[in-house]
Amino acid sequence: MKIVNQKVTIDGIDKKILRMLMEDARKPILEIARKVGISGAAIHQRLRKLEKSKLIAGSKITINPKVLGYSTVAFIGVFLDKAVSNPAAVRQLKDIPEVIECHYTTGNWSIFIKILCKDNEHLMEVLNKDIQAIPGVSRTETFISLDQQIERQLKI
Amino acid sequence: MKIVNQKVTIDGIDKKILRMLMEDARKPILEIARKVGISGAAIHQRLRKLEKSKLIAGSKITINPKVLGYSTVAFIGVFLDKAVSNPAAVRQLKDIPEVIECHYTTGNWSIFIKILCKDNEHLMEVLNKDIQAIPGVSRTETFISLDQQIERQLKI
DNA sequence: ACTGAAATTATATCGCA
DNA sequence: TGCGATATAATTTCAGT
Repeated sequence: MKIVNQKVTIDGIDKKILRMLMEDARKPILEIARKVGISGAAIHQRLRKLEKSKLIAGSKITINPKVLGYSTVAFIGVFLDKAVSNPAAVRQLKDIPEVIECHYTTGNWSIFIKILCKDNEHLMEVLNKDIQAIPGVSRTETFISLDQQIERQLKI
Repeated sequence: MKIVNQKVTIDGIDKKILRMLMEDARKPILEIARKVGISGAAIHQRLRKLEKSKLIAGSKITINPKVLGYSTVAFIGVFLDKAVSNPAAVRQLKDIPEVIECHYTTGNWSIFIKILCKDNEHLMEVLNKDIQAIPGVSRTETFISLDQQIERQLKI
């Protein structure tokens, strides 16, 4: 991962623009312009600056997985044998579509992952068939998310 | 949290539309139309259907926190005293801007949170000053993310 | 469900304050 | 940085298949 080390200064107007687009990435520039009280051209200019600085990394629509029957989120701490290279394990994890996050972490686990499944049965299948099948995975510890109460980005 | 129990069927064209917008929420409808080979009006119609079904929950720009000096992500398992109501603790957590996710989970911890800080010093401050100050928090277990290898949404 | 056409809005890029 | 003006492009709606 590249280290970002740019000096970026954002003012109150930038913050307002960012906050609006963090709520709705498709909000028209002109609507933002009306709300913050400068011209569309100026908003456009600032957005280009924010993109160039990489503070704005991109945009995505948010999918509600429950609508497609995916309602089980779980966190899994993965113990890896010392002999196994972590990157090799990560490569295998990338091939499991249910794995939606993967971190190297401090502490007992080598790798910490978040997975999204239809239900508990599906979760068990992924755990037993896919995760445990990865060479070097000795043990896992699973925590099911019963309910997510907070979900947000950096406070701008 | 409301239970979503709608019968939603999406076809290959819907999938293509969704995949494109999951990569770039601002991709013009007409560009999508050209890529999938149907008219802009038809894409528009499908998008309205997908929004109405709540499969598309919204959109956001993605902020790169590192650009603003936030480079430490940590996961924290929180032990709560039995006497304390979890929702009360969550209410307090909502007031800590560094807390970007919060889940009720099975297992040892009552609550599991993800936090975003500038550095380890900042993390320690949030842990000691903010999290530990919440009534009922008896103990925490912290795992720092050394590097995130996977970050994605449901595979459509 | 999709289309093309038309009306309305938005985006992007100027040169200038 | 910001502005207004302008050209290009996108969105949205609708009647018709």
